[in-house]
Amino acid sequence: MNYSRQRESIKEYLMSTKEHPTADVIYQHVKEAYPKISLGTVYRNLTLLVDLGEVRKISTGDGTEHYDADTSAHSHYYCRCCHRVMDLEVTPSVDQILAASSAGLGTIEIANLLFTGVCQSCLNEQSQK
Amino acid sequence: MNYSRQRESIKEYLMSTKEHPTADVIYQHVKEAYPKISLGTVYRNLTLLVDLGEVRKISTGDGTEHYDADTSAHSHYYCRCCHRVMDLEVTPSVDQILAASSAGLGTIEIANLLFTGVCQSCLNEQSQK
DNA sequence: TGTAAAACGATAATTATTCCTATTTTTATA
DNA sequence: TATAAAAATAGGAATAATTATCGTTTTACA
Repeated sequence: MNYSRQRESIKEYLMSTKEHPTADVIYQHVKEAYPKISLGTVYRNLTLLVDLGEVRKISTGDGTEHYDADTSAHSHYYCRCCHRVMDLEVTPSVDQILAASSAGLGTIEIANLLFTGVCQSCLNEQSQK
Repeated sequence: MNYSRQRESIKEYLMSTKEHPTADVIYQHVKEAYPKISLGTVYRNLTLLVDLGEVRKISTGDGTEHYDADTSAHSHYYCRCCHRVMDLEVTPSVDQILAASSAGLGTIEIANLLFTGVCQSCLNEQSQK
């Protein structure tokens, strides 16, 4: 993989913000430094960075993906009203968090824990090759 | 809200499966009983059912939403290889689950806990009206 | 510096989802 | 049961997010 200033700029912007921006928001910002950058380049590099593990993709179900350069273990709170994604300290107990919805965050209507990986049956198929 | 056989059929199918199907998969199935049903009807009813809290929407980031009629507290495991979503017992400790990736599930590369609700600043704005 | 591989910009294409409208179904009630 | 208003539908057009294509530009390195 070769260096690219556009990719560097995307990463830099993502590391500088806590806003969990969408591809389009990232595009608008990076455009200030690279006015000719195309949205396709933003998408291509985001996919790359996610695959490299340098960026996390956050799927809220609001119709567009959010991105986060903070790859440390932490969770998120999504407001279905303003569509913002906020950071949460990782809290040990799911039940505790559910009970603690009065902690000043807002209401908690849905708590969803999603694990992503490669399942046993896919691992088996892959090892057969 | 009025009764509709199409909506009933969608709910029935969702309750009968543990596959966490996408709108299109649901459409293909319900079409067997209602050959003239349209995809728009499936989407409209899924949105309705989610808003009523009778169905959960699961966003995996694979480009399309998954749906689940099991609204009991539970988590999911998503295989980025076969794109299937599997049920997980709710486990009290996130760290425990992370450590337990050898439990026969497969690999766990990402664990993301997402809370959805209405945040404090949106609640404040709403109460001003 | 020259060249091959990688990345880019512009834009077309694709896919998931929502919107629109005339028609049909449902429900309440006479 | 007939009827009329409200709600839902089918079909298709429209939209929005994302991916693919392809000729041009950058990057790496001999």
